Amino acid sequence: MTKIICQLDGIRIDKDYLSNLSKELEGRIEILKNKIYTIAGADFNISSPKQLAAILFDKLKLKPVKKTKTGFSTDEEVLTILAASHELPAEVLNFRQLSKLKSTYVDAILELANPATQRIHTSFNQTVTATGRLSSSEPNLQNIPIRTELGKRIRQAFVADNGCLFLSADYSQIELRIVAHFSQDSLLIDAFKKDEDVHTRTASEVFDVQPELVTPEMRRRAKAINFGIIYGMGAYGLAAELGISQDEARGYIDDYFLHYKGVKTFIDKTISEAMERGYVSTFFGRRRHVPEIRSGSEQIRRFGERIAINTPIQGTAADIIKVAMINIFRRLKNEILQSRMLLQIHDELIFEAPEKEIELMKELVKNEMETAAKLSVPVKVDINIGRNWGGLG
DNA sequence: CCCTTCACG
DNA sequence: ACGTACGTGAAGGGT
Repeated sequence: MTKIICQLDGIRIDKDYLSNLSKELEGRIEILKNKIYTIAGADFNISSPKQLAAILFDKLKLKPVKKTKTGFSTDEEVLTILAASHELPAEVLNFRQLSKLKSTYVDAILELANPATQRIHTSFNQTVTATGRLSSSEPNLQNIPIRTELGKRIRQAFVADNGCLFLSADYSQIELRIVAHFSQDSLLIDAFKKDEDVHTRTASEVFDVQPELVTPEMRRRAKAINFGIIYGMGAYGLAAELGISQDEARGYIDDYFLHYKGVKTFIDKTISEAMERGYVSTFFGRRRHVPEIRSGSEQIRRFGERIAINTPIQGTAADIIKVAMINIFRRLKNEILQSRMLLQIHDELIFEAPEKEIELMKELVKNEMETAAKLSVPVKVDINIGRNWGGLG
């Protein structure tokens, strides 16, 4: 098996920086542990959901929120709810965040770095996912933290080689653009042709206000609705995501489809085609069989319907970025450039480029990614430059 | 080896 | 009445 080229290149990390971060986290975790033991009035393994549940629901008599297969759940949603009635859950959440990031990212990445080169060589797996995406393992570099401050500090440990900069190129709203293409929905196509903020546009339609009067909260809800479309949402899922009643969520979904009629037709057509043919297809014709959609069990059938909706969207995005990667790789080789393709994170590519190639690469990468597939709406790519992965904005 | 939890797109 | 948003990988606990 030929190794993927970017695996051979690897990505450089700053070992001293990560070691210091590891020590800092070790100290903070130790302090949190003692604080938790004091509040709980007992020592226990905080990392054990079973022992944590015993403390929360037996010893402290807090009210369970939901069950898992094996007992009462202590996941983030549950602890956030419980935090309103006791001081322990919030500290457990803090503990969880620090220990997760330390063990899964900081320490694991230090161990996997090549001692001579300080570079990390992930595997990009091409035959794992059902939708055609790549996956990444040992270590997974497609789920490096970004959403919290600490997460951003971990990203900063990934650094460009001497004389080089990182160039990241990410598709803007690629999956919703694919929905616009498949559905030919006039509102969605209009929004992308005018390069509007698509979540603000959805808020404006669903909540019936001028785009200028869309509040951050309205936009947040519209964004959840747009994601829900891609996932084949139901009212229950949207309600859970937004913390609203199922009736209210149902109202949002109905309003959405009242405005985006083309999207509604697209979803219905996709499902009925999947039932007739037994498979769904991406823009390029790649298929995923969906036997679940003919199941006698309603639950499994619904699952099949969501697969039927999501796969052409997610799969087409995966196809498009792969085409772009192939074309970019060929050009790097043919034009004898020193820039290297290091990472693919589903809708984003990261390159290591000598400083003198940066301007050329901006154009080359943006152009190849935006023209990898001709959709009926523009395909837009944003470029960012930085010395480390955390500083790419 | 399964379960739970949680990191990302 | 029921369970319910798509796709992944990894760590730690517990059997």
